[in-house]
Amino acid sequence: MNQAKIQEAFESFLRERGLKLTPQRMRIFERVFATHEHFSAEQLFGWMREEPGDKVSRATVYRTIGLLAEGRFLESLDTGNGELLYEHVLGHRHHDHLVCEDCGRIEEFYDEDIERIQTQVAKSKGFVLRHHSMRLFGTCPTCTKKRERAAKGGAKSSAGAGG
Amino acid sequence: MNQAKIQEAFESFLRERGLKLTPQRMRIFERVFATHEHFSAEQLFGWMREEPGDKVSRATVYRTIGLLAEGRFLESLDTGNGELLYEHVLGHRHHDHLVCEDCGRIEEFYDEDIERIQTQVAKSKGFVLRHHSMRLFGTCPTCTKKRERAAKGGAKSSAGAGG
DNA sequence: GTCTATGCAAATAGTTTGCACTTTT
DNA sequence: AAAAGTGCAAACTATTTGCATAGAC
Repeated sequence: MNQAKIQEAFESFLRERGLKLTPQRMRIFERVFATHEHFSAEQLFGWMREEPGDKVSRATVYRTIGLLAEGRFLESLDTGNGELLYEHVLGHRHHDHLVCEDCGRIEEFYDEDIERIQTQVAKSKGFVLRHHSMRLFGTCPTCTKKRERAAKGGAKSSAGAGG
Repeated sequence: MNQAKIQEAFESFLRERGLKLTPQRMRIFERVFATHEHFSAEQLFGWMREEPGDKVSRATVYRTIGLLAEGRFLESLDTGNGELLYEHVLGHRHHDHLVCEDCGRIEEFYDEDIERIQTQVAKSKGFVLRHHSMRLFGTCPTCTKKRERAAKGGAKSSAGAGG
């Protein structure tokens, strides 16, 4: 699905609900779909200030994010730090996240077996499963190497190797 | 593991770190382990005000929760609403959560296969897995029935069946 | 007696809201 | 012209922090 198609979907969404197609909404929408990263509301607001285009206030950023989430154009994921991160949905297959606790790097993954078992588990408890949020926390390859090096290097000197 | 044993564990934890065994900490600790529900910091603070015992301030509630989480006596789970919920850990095997989006009911579950696959997935990405958070969202049996009843009852009127 | 914990209230971070004005439809 | 959207700043919610005093060790 390309940018144009996605944009149409957004426009339909707005029309269906009697909402207006403002430059701010379009700009936010485009920016969100131009990113393949996870971002926070504050980050998105930062882009709006720094990058050229119509002015967009913080309030509008938040309001539009809410709108996009409602329309399932955006999905939110909890960092657990009181800040929500978002990522766009269309053109993205459902996936879950693997988070490095050392550097914050986020990898996406999808596992059919887990998805299937989740549905079974829900059913076994009598629940109708609608969606889920799964995050695995650990240490990424790069940081694992760093840790190993630190453990070796730091072993003989008393000063920490950290920075 | 009973209350006395758990309390000892907490006391050891404090001693090891040179922390003091205050009435506030004991009261909070006891209260946390007396609950088998998930609770928020604000809720816990509410209990401290309402129930008899030494006075505990909001700040101390937050500070102690932080301490308990650090010592892995408490585990936090994100509601995604900017509020963290907690639950005590000792005497609880690790588990994940199934949340009813209609009534807020939370069920716990544990699935060995999912746990195993999660480790595999992390490994396949080169990550060392340390812990995870998984929540399944859906509709519980009671609310599913309610929805079905509502759908039938509302079927002949022009109003939508909602959803 | 020392060093940490507590309580308070002010500070912070992220997000939401009321209101006057602007824009889309 | 009507209805909705925007920007601004103040309000709110959850949580953290500085500081003087109280309490555990």
